[in-house]
Amino acid sequence: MRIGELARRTGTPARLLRYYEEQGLLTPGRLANGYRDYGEHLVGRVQQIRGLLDAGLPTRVIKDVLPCLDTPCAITISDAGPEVVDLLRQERDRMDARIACLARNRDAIDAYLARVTGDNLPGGPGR
DNA sequence: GTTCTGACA
DNA sequence: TGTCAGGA
Repeated sequence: MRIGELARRTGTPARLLRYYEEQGLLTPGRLANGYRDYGEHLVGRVQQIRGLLDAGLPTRVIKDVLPCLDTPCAITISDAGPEVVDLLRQERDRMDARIACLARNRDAIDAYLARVTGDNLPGGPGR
């Protein structure tokens, strides 16, 4: 499929799909006319990339964490060398810090909401 | 109309 | 990331 379809199916702007390729996160083939040609399995990979990006990992780390270049893997870090393992521990710690930060802000917002509206229900469905 | 590369905010 | 240019 061409970039437009992948963009639609992943909800990712074509601009970003080209950027991911530039960063070595995706390696689509090329059509005779020069257009990028994305395989079906890349739909999942793009979602995988967006998820890691959303978790705060930089593209250079994601590149190391996604050795599975063209397989429909979920998050298989099978052949993670000691180098990558160390990188992942570091990212895991950053995530913990981020989660704690988000939790504090969420609680602050809950407190504010409870004061101004009095109708929110902390600890309700979803938590 | 769709995509491409490069560049700038 | 968004957006524009100038082509194919």
